[in-house]
Amino acid sequence: MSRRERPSKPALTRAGVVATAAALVRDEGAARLTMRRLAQRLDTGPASLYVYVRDTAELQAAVLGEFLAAVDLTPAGERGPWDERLRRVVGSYTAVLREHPSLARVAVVTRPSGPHYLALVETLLALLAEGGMPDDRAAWLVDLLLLVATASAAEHGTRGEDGTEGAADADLAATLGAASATQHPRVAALGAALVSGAPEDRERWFVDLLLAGGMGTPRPDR
Amino acid sequence: MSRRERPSKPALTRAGVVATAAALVRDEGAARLTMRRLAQRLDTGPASLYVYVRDTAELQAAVLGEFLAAVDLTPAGERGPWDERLRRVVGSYTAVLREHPSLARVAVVTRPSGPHYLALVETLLALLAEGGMPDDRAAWLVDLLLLVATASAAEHGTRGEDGTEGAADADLAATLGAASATQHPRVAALGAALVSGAPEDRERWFVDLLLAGGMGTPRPDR
DNA sequence: ACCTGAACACCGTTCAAGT
DNA sequence: ACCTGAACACCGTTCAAGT
Repeated sequence: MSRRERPSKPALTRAGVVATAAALVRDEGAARLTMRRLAQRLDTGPASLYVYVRDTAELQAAVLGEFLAAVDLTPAGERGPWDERLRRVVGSYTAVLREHPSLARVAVVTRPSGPHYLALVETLLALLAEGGMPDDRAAWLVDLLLLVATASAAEHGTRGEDGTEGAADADLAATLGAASATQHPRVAALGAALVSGAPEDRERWFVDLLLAGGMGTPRPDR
Repeated sequence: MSRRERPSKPALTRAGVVATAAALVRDEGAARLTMRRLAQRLDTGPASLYVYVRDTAELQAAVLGEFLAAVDLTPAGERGPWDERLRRVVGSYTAVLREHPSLARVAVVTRPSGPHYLALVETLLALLAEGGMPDDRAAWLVDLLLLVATASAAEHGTRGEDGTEGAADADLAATLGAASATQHPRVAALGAALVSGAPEDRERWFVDLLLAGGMGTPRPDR
């Protein structure tokens, strides 16, 4: 009864393009999200995609926005102290980015678009308000929280996903090892401490510090 | 007397390759730093570069390391309170990255290599020690300071340099504008505040906050 | 031993031409 | 009006072959 038995080319829509792009990232990693490969998945030519997205950057932002749907905005069902809930929301955000390191790298430069990003910001603002933080300061602090979470995920995500494994880690270790005790005594002494700790512990400490500092640091007047 | 009048192909060395790469970035921006374009400048084929650098990532890290020479590690000639000097060093670092936004984006993912990076870390560690911060905490705080400075420069550097001007800004404004007062009341109310402030003010507040928080947030035991 | 020409396997984006 | 084939102008990296 349908017009075709196997409609091999369902009509393209922006939503469909973005959804397929997200699937591509899920299957093969963000490094493989290219216009040409996406077009291939959609059984068309790359030129056709430009009807739905402006360029690659906009496409990446849209996919990023899609992935943010997985962030848990109501951990522990809204119970518990506000700061603990905030830590969990931020933790959920970084967990999502950590699963897709190449996307985290995109997120550092390109802000995600779409309703999920808005909902995340809204949730963080509400939690800070609950903690009694003045609005203008909360705005900047949310920015800083997301900046740190994103950059941290991007940095630690350099290993894995693609074949780049621990190359960057080895380089850093070599750089630190090159620190002579006479020229750079503190780096030499702290070499291990600089890279020590599980990423999760480090990130939790970062957030603790941001909250503690945020509570005590008013915005400059004018 | 020399073997040739105009030795059009001086022998390649790693140092020479990196120096030419740095010049290329200075002249045309980091986006134009490609193996092929660099090879062209050196009057050779791209394959030859692989004798001196492992891959593009390593080349970028080396150039980044070179640029760090411009960071002022002894502002105000070592006078004044430690925290004010630290703020200036971090400010000098971000100023360098802000001049080359595409490099800042590289720095988020790839840690710079070379002696200048080591000297920067050493200086920051020394300043924090002067401020009485325990060593292990100082190590993590330096990491966080550089993370924030780098990511912040990378983010604000999305405009300019290449033709990408305010496209990202416009997108963000559109996203914030889409926040309905009923669904996302806080985002709607704070829309302006979220993006307000000169990057420099914002960054200074970030550093203030990091120092304040760092002083009061011990590392987790274990 | 050291270097590299040429090839392989890709890219993003545009635009004239088709339906 | 909507869509796209084909072209333009690029990429990183490898490796067989040359000196």
